[in-house]
Amino acid sequence: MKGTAELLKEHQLKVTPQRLKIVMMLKKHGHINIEDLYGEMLKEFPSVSLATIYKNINQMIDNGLIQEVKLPRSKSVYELIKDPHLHMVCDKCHKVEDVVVGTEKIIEEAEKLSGYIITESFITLRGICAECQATQ
Amino acid sequence: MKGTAELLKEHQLKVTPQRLKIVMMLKKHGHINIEDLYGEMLKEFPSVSLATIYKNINQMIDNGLIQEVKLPRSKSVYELIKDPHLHMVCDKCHKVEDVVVGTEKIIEEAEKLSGYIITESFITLRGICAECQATQ
DNA sequence: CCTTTTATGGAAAATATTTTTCCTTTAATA
DNA sequence: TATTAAAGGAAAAATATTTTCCATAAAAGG
Repeated sequence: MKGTAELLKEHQLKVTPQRLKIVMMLKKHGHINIEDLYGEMLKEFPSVSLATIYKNINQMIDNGLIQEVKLPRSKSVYELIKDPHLHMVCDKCHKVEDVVVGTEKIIEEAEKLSGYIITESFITLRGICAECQATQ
Repeated sequence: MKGTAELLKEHQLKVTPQRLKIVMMLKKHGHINIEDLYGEMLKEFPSVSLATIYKNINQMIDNGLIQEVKLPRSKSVYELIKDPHLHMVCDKCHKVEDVVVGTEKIIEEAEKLSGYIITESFITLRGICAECQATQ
């Protein structure tokens, strides 16, 4: 996995302790919402401000390092930008997972039917994850 | 198209002038955000409150009449619940359109890969609509 | 290294969004 | 109609996000 400081530099973001922590949290959790991110940050930076969280998240989005994932029935989470994938949300344990699925066919069909030129797709699936099915 | 008052009654919602207007707006526009809906409502009900808009939207969601559509880079819109479909958002004119595309294959593949039992899918595609391609 | 430049972090205030409360009015129904 | 339960609106409260301002820290050049 790429160095955290390098990631920031590649995206024209100054390397600061707060930003390093944010990116490390994203790497660790994969998906995290503002509230949880703030909670984690407070552990290491007891005086960190929510404004810092918001400002950094927005800059990281603007600079193409991360993206917001809007989820049905819950708060947005943020993730490092990587290869295209879709999101699975478990209705029981509320975890969010990535799945890499070919989306070419559905996009092709949608382009044909709508006349749009499609540049990006956002796919989220709700359901019950394997673990929660077992713990039923 | 089904009568507006009937739609409300079928979903256990009292028929009020404000609710009729909300549903008529949804029928007319297909997709509308809170701000625009409030603006439209004000034309007919100059003293309508944003609280009324929010309370009604939430009740309509709870009663299965409408659903929220969370969109990338913009505010959520609301729509009457109908057959499954995906959403196309134009990056130029920002309109939102429905497209009915078979999603079985992608869902089946995601279930296989993830082990989830999927109950619902949310698909939004960004791009440029046919009209905006022409007006280029 | 040390200095200069520029951006960042944090506190507080401002703004925006959504929900709740409380009371009057209205819709449903008998 | 009279009764009951729910809805609408005003205002306040709660929540979420952004902005401002200034001291501080990171980057870059000497």
